[in-house]
Amino acid sequence: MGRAPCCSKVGLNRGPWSNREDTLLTQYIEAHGEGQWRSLPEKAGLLRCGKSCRLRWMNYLKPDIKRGNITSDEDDLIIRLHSLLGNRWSLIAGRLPGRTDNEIKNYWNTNLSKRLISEGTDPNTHKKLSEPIAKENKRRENQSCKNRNNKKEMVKVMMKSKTKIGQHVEPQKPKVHLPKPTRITSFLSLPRNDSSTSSTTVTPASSIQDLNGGEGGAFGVNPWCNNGVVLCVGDPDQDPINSSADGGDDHTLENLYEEYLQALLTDHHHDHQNQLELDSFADSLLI
DNA sequence: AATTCCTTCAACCGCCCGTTT
DNA sequence: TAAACGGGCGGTTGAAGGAAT
Repeated sequence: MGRAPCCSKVGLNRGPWSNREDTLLTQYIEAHGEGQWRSLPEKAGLLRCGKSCRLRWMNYLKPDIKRGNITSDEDDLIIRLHSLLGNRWSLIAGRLPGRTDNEIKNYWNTNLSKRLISEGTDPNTHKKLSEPIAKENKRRENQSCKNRNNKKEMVKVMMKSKTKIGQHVEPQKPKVHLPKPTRITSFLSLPRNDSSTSSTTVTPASSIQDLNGGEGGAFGVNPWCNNGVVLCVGDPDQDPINSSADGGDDHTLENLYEEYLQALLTDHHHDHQNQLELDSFADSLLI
């Protein structure tokens, strides 16, 4: 089945938004609310594609959006979430109030991934780079520190080592079963865990949305689950990630994070049977 | 001062999924 | 049941601006 483009794109504006366009869009949404993106441009008097309007609103005009000045706490949280969720930027952004998926994605690509590499960590797997590569990075890093193009050189080193990662480290990558991507809306039907795990607790979608301040920031999957054991319940006080982000009990996050990683590592070393169970668990998150 | 190179990030694109008809 | 619609997501692009030469 084919799918018609979201708009004809003929005679529509593209590229950077003007102040006037921003004003029109903001005024319209303030008056009529979000949604109906396809018909919004015409009603608002904009010569823009509906998707473009949505993107502009979500990533830039929305009143509660924080811009820039990502704190070291947020850095840390992004890295941890990325290690659990991978490139699911919308899910990660959902745990960082006021941050957008686009901003986090850009920030990751331009800053954090490079930083991890410079620290000898593979940004894709979040595991230590193999010895030769780490050494090579270190050597080049030291070299580059000697000249005045420090920053520039470092990035070059990082980019080079990134290639090497793909070539040489990838095969050693342990199989970690992160939940597969799924839509936020499907979260409502997520609670379909294996009945054999009687201790299983399920976080209702509404609770998770509440944890995110009620703003489209729910996990589409619950990253605190492993093998049917849910590490997070629908109690905001128990939310390990938010409690950390808000300067709460960081030890809770640490503990749960460690527990989660430990569970993954343990499963990795288990036999084929456990592997299958893990697979089926991951699949169950999709339905 | 002019040119080249590099980095950043807003915006676009294609695809996917859930809902509606 | 199939088709169409609406919305959302992640990957990619390219213009702008800053740094280096």
